[in-house]
Order: sequence, then structure tokens, then C-alpha cells
Amino acid sequence: MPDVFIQNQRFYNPVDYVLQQIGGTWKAPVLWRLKSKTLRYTELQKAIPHISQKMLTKTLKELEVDKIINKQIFAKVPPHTEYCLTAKGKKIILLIEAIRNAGLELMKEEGIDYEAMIKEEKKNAEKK
Amino acid sequence: MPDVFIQNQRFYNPVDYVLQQIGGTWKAPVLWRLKSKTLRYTELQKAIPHISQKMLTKTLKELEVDKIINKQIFAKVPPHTEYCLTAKGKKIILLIEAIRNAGLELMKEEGIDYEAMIKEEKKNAEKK
DNA sequence: CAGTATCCAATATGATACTG
DNA sequence: CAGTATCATATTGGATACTG
Repeated sequence: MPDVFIQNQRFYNPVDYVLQQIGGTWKAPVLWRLKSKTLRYTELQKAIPHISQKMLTKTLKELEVDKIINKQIFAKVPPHTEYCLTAKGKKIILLIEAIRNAGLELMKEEGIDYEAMIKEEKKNAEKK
Repeated sequence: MPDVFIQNQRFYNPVDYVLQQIGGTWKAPVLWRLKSKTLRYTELQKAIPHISQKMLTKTLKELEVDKIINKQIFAKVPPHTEYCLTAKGKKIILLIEAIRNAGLELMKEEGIDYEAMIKEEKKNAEKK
């Protein structure tokens, strides 16, 4: 497999190219939240457990550079920023969905029903 | 999204769970070579550009622990080892194929025909 | 042939404090 | 609100030499 150079960066193969853009710990969680919604910085931070401010900022910047998400700044008071998927991002979400489904299956083979866990979590959140 | 614990390891979500098993730089290249063949350590090393001995060894060990590949040692002289996909590995190859296809598409949008590059490389190799 | 062992540099991530 | 800056730690990966 030959190497490929895109924007002065080297990739070993097509999988490598994809994983540089959506791999790592935080890109999928961010994109998943933006799947069908526009969200603000703070909303993303609240919605994603464990993520630090630093990693959220870094992840958003990389996704923006790769044209997977769009950043829009609203100068009106109070000022805020909104993030949403680009056309490329909407394509990529389909792939993340495929990876996620594979993960759900693999978890099931380990005896874990992840989607039931999510429902349970929501129910507990409502009780408060 | 709730955390999940499998084999005493924590995962943030299903995508995280998958990427721990097939993510990183070297797992896909190794699995791709084993797609339809059984290969020996040295054959893998020769087939995968840039991979170091250390990374090949580490990658193979992790894939084996996760039951994605099978390792068989032949004690006969000269001794050697063979690696092949397990049933789980054969399922996972389908996902890698999906990621790879997405990568090929994304590369095409950058004006790169990766599959043509592979053919070109093969042709040049035959000339020798 | 199929690895280990060791040293080292680069990157990823977290924690905390500060700012236009 | 949406970040930046700084410090510290853990993990990743490369290079090289050695081994049953």
C-alpha cells in the first residue's frame, strides 16, 4: 500500500486517513451530539461526560479544520458560538453510526445491552 | 452516554470500544493482510510498509488477546508462527472494509485515486 | 524465525488558573 | 460564554541491540 500526501500530511492507507479525522477518544462523542442538532460549546461540554475543556477545544478545532463541522460565532449579547455538521460531516456520521452499531454488537457478545443502559440512565435523570 | 466496563477496562461508548480494538495506526494494516490469507510474522513485516518490529509484535499480541486473530506456533524445523483471522476477526474485517471505502471516497474528493495508485505500484514491482 | 529489552522523543490527556 | 496558557503525567512509537 502506497503512502498518500494530502495537505502536506502523510497517510499510510485509506483507513489511516479516516481515523486521523474521526479517531481518538473525543471526535465521535462530539460528532454524535451534533448528529441532528446545532449545539453550543457549553452544551457540548455538558453533554459529553469526562471531556475536559482542553480536549473539547482541541477536538472542535481539528474537526473544523477538516471541514467536518461548521463554527458560527454570534457577536450579539450575550455572545456565543454554535457548532453543526457540514455536508462532509453528515456523510461521516453514517460511518460513525456503522462503527457504533458494530460496537453495540460486540458489547452484546460480552453480555452488555448498552442501549438499555442509556434508557435506564435517562429514566434516572428524569426522577430528579 | 454511560461508561461500560469489560474485562476490567473502561470504555466511554460503543465507538470507543471498537476503536480500542481496531484503531491506531497498525491494526487495520495487519488485519487487511490477513483478510483472506494466513501469514507468518516475517511475511506480515515485509507486507506492511513502515511498521517496526516492536509495533508488529505489540499489534499482533493485542489482536490475539481481543480474539480477533489466531496465533499458531509450528515447532518443526525451521520453526515459525502463523496468524489468521478468527470468526470475530472475519466480522470485524467487514467494518474495516466500510471504513476503508469511506476513506477511498474522501480521498477521491481530494483528487486522489488510491486504487489506481495501488495498481501502478504493482506494475512497477513486476518490472524488476 | 520470531521475538525481548532498553532508551528516548513525541503526542495525548488531565488539572488548574486565567481572559476578552 | 468560550475559550487560552501552563504544568504535569501517561501512553505511543521509533531506533537499536540482543536471544531461544
